[in-house]
Amino acid sequence: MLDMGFVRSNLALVEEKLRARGADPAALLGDFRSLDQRRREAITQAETLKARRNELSQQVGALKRQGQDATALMDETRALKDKLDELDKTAAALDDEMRLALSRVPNLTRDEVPEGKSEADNKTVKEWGAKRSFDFEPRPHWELGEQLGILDQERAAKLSGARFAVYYGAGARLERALISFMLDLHTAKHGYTEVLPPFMVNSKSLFGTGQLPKFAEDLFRTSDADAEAVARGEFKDADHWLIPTAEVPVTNLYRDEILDEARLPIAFTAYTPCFRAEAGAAGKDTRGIIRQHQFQKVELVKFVKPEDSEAEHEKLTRDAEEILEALELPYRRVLLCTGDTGFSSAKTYDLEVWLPGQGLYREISSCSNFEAFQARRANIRYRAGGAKGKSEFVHTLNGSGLAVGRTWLAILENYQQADGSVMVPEALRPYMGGMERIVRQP
RNA sequence: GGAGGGAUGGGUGAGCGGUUGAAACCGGCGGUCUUGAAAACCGUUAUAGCUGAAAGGCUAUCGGGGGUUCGAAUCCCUCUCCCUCCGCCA
Repeated sequence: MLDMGFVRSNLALVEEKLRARGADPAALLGDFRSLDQRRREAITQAETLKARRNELSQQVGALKRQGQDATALMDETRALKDKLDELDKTAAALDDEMRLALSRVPNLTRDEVPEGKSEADNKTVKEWGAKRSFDFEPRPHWELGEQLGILDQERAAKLSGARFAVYYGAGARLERALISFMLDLHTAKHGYTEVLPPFMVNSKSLFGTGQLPKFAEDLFRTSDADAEAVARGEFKDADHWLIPTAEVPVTNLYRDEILDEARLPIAFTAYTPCFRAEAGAAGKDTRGIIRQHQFQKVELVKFVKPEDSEAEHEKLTRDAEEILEALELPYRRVLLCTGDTGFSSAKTYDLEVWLPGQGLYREISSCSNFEAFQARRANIRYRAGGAKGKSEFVHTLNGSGLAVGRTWLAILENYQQADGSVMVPEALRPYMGGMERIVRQP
């Protein structure tokens, strides 16, 4: 969420930044100036009357203590009541309207983010690794997986419908090995603390990271979650939604807390399954396991001081890249343009892995700096310089380190052999019980 | 699921419906003293909104929401969470 005072005094800049995203400032902010003014007027009116009421009530108390008659004052105060109720209601309604409007406004992108409309305008800032050359036609992972007997999409569809997968034998083991490998590297080498959060969260948490209220249709919810209430801006602390990413529970760990400056930066890594409705993606990526309703991911989350967030963003992105490098998977780093940057993010790098079976790069990690956008929504602050310092919003960051399912399929496509077997990357062999090659399962 | 108890500032913890935004203690910060430190003593120490050039003023906040009342941390209803006991259970 943007700061109301900031929007008020930088309206032109905010509108320009929203246009750069391809958003319509008028639709998002409406008549911000008018709403802002009406809100403040209503608050001032209501509060003036409240001050009068409080003053009279105190006088009533003083008279009563002296044993004198106070009915005249009591009548006067009672007469204020209807007017006060009305003013209070108006003020509260306008305040709610303002908050809901602001909660639907995306973050402002940083100045170095290239302007553009779609992923076509993203900027490749780095390429790593040599693409393997094959003396045969490399095949896509869905063919390799099915023929090796480690991937079963047909039975998954029977169990759960489209966009689910069943893994067997070395395939299941490979997924588990990747999770352990990633967590071990991030904790031992990059200094992250492993955390295992709940896989269901309440709507308040989803508001905190920015998925609600705007993106409810992308989420799976349970029977106690009320989508209509959420649309009205009511967020409960006792309903249940499936997490679309570990970013949600992990970032919300410190919701409504004030952190000690000395504790920053805080770095967490978490393995969780992720659940996404993929509502707007009908018919997209239907082959293979690129786009699933459930996939596994190892996530990186950081809480940092504002002045450190840019450097921490670079570091976090490097931490994700090192997984790809350790697995010797060619990739490129892409700086997302304004139009492709996510709702809550000020700046995002995507890491795209090379998939020779399909002859294209695919996103395998997305590393974002949210600056204070999430911290303001989730009320995550830190206090600088002991008790004297004023509390300030932290900056939050996160990135995939990595999407496990996509790493799995990248290994199949990059390490495939002419006979359809798949070599196990060296770094992964200890996690696979020493297995060097995945061959057809019985 | 049943019965009971609880939720107060950074922490512990008081609080007859009426100068209680809130005692006291701890912690933090500033100071006195000291060569320095400790101790002792003194002072200070919440958040947000509205208003104001500023100083300041006003409003709200004692888990969330609603109600009673001239007036609510205090009374009533409701929700959430925590604790104890019982039941069920991986």
